[in-house]
This record gives sequence, C-alpha cells and structure tokens, in this order.
Amino acid sequence: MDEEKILTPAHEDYVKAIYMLYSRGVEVTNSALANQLKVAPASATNMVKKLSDLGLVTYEPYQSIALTPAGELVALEVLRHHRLLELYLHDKLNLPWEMVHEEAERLEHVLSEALEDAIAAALGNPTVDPHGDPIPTKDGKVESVAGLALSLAELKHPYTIVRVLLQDAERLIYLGAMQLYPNATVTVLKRAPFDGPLLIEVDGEHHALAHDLAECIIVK
Amino acid sequence: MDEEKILTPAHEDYVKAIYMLYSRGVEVTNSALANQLKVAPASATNMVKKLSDLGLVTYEPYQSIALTPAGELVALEVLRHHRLLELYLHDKLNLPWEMVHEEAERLEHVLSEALEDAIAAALGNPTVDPHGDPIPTKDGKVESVAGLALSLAELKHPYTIVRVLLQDAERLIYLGAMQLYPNATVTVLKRAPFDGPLLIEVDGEHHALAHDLAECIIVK
DNA sequence: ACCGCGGAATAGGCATGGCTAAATCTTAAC
DNA sequence: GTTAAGATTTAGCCATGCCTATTCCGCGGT
Ligand SMILES: [Mn+2]
Ligand SMILES: [Mn+2]
Ligand SMILES: [Mn+2]
Ligand SMILES: [Mn+2]
Repeated sequence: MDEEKILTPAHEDYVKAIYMLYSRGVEVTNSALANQLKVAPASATNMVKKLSDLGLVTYEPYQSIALTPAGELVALEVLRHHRLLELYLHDKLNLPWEMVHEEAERLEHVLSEALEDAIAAALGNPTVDPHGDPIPTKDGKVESVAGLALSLAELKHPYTIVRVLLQDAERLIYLGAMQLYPNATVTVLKRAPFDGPLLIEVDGEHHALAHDLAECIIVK
Repeated sequence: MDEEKILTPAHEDYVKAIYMLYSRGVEVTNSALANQLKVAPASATNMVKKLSDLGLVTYEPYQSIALTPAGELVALEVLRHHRLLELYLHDKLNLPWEMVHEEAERLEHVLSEALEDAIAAALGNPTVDPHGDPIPTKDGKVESVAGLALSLAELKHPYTIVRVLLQDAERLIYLGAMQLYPNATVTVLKRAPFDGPLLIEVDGEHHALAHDLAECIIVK
C-alpha cells in the first residue's frame, strides 16, 4: 500500500517547494518551480516527471503541478523537520534567526525519526518556529496563522507580531536590529501614501519601514 | 595557497576512513578501504585517484595509501564534527550511545562552522565523545587516550573504563546492559585460558565477557 | 483562421559516485 | 626463475541531477 521511501534531498526540496508555492497561493507552474529552486526549467520538468512516477505529484504536460495527498505528506514532513530545526538552533544553540533557515535547509534531509522526536520533545512540542511559521504535526496537520499584514494595520494601535514571512538573511538582520521579532509589540504611527514607507514604533523607538517589508510582517 | 573546498560527503567519508584505518595501525590498502566503506574495490581506486588530484592523499598505483597533511586536516575536521555530534546527541538529546554513530555519520557532512562552534560551546568544549573517543581540536590536534585493553587487565583490581572501541549498535546495547560505559568501574575476577571469556564485576553484578569484546574496552 | 511569443518539453551533455567484468601487476610459493 | 593467486587497475555501464540548445505547444491578438 504505502510506497517505498527512497527520496533524495532533491526530491524533498522539490516537493517542499511545490507545497510552499501552492500554500502561498501561487499557481505552481514549471517556471515558478524552477525559479523557486534556482534551477533551469528543464531540470524542473525532469524532476516533476520523476515525482509523478513516484505518485507524489499530479502532472500532465503543459498543465500546472499539484501535490497528491502522498506528496503533501512528504512536504509536511520535510517542513516539520525544517521548522523544528530552525527553532532548536535558535532556542537551544543560540543561532541568530537569520542563520537558521540556511542551516535547516541542509539538516532537514538527514534527520532520523528518532532525532526529530528528540528535538520536538526537547522543545516541548512547539507549534511555531522563530519566524512564526507553524510547525506541522507528525501526522501532517498545519494550523494557519491568523493575522493581517502590518501594512494594513490600524494606525496608533498596538499589535503583536505573529509571523515574519522572510528567509533572506540581510532583511532579517535589518528587522532584528529594530527588534521586529515575533511577539514584539509594534504600533504604526503614520502611513505614507502611494505604498510608501510606514512610521512605526517598536520598543520605544521610531523607525521608517518600507512598505514591501511591512507586507511581510503579520500582526494581530 | 590553501585549496578551494568543494568536498562532497563521499570525499569526506573516504578521507575519514583512510584516517581511521591508519590510526588503527592497519595498512591502508585499496581493499581495506573498500571494505571499510562497503564499496567495490574499483570504486575505492576511483575515489583515491580523485583525492590524489585534490592533494589530500599520496597515491601511486599498487602502493598503499596515505593522507597528506592537508588530507589529515580534513579527516580531523570531519572527525571533530562526528564526535561533537555524537556527544551532543547523547548528552543533550538523550539518544542512547548505540544510536549516535549512525546519526552523526550523516550530520557530520552538513555542519557549518558556526553550528560546530555552537555545539562545542554548548558542551563546554569537551575532549571525548560518548565512547571515550577523543575529539580533535579545531586546529587539528588529537590527544591519544592512554590505557590498556580490559583483556590484559590485572585480576581483582578495579579499573575505570576510558574508551570503548566499537560502533556496532548491537554490541553497544549489549555492553550498555551491563553498564559497561566510559567512567564505569570494572574488575576482572577470572580469565579463562585460550583467549576465553572473562569473569567481570560491574556495578556489583558478575558477568561473563567474551575475549574479543574485552579487547575493545580500554581501561585505566 | 492565423501568427507569434513565451512557457514547456525534448535532445544531448556533463560530473558524480556507484557497479561488474576483464586486464594487469605483485608477490609468494615452488 | 616460473608461475599462479590475489590484489589492483582499467574499461565500460548505470542512475542521479544538473545544464544548454532546440523544438514544440497553446494562447492572446489580429
Ligand atoms: Mn533542503
Ligand atoms: Mn521559518
Ligand atoms: Mn559520514
Ligand atoms: Mn564515537
């Protein structure tokens, strides 16, 4: 019934990328996938066909790509590894939040079930990673994080950051310098027109925040 | 001066295997290497030639193989990763000592310098792993562990275990059941002739221990 | 209905790291 | 000194995953 598992890191990264695109509401085209993974379009076509043979994605030439239930389970398992690792590296080994993504990107593929469990236990079975991204459960459930983008927040009203939708190290360092971490309290004081920057207050300090960055900060 | 680093996990495992054989006093022949890594002799020949091109081993056809100073540094770096990981998994994540080797075998290849440092710091810059194997320093020094095999120990004299020269999970479980861990106190009560089993006392219990296992237990 | 353009699939290569089978070298025994 | 066994190397293959260049679809605009 359940298929053999001979998935390489490449398989896992493709499946995860398909899941990420899909969950972000992007249509999963061959080029979107190739772009996400920084590979040539031909490489993506090639791997998608293999994943189709493995029963992990549905694929018809020239159609957009989707995960099968089996594929989604694989994606969620890898994502669970990734986010557990990010949180562990951040909380227990004190790596800064801008470093954990890259590190977890490699470690996620070599985690045994036993080590996954040990890490989850050591963290007290957490539900979100250092960026506020939800950690899938072992049986493949993810809770969606409720909230709105800081760019849409009401003025002069304190909000709590629940998630930061970025992995780029440079930008995370920049946000970190302003203490814009999950659980921080932030207030939008002014909003410039034409999608201009926001004047915000965090930790008693005022900062100007670009609109595209504010869109990545989810608050409640 | 110093070469580019584009070493794959395969390169690292070969270099480490050469180091292990050499340090165990075994002549590093092609077949010993192939045997150690569970690959065909032709595969070993092939990789050894690549390592020679990379300046990591000295190689002449039909001669025995040796690491160059550069190769030895690579081996010690990988070994440091391996043993730090073993200790971390054992002490901080409570994995049993028979599981840590296999886990570290994969993780050792994807450890960044920053994570290596964080792990070493979290452990207080330790010098030995859960099997008593010495952990190389960052600049590539290993202290040799002094001691003698339990099979050669004086009778009725308490010794402290300092090292267990095994990675095989089955045997480690067996020894663990008798509390034969590093730092345990063990006394040899009798020794059967013709390399027969030893009667030992650990933790107030008496056990018969096969001679070949006793040879793997280093005491002081 | 036709065209053309961009996206997608194919064709053909390359590097890596395995393998088996067939030479070939070493060495130890006679 | 020959010779044969065993170790080693070579030759030739294969799967994986990536690439570039080329061909092929399919759709929107005319
Ligand atoms: Mn990855
Ligand atoms: Mn994250
Ligand atoms: Mn390894
Ligand atoms: Mn060890």
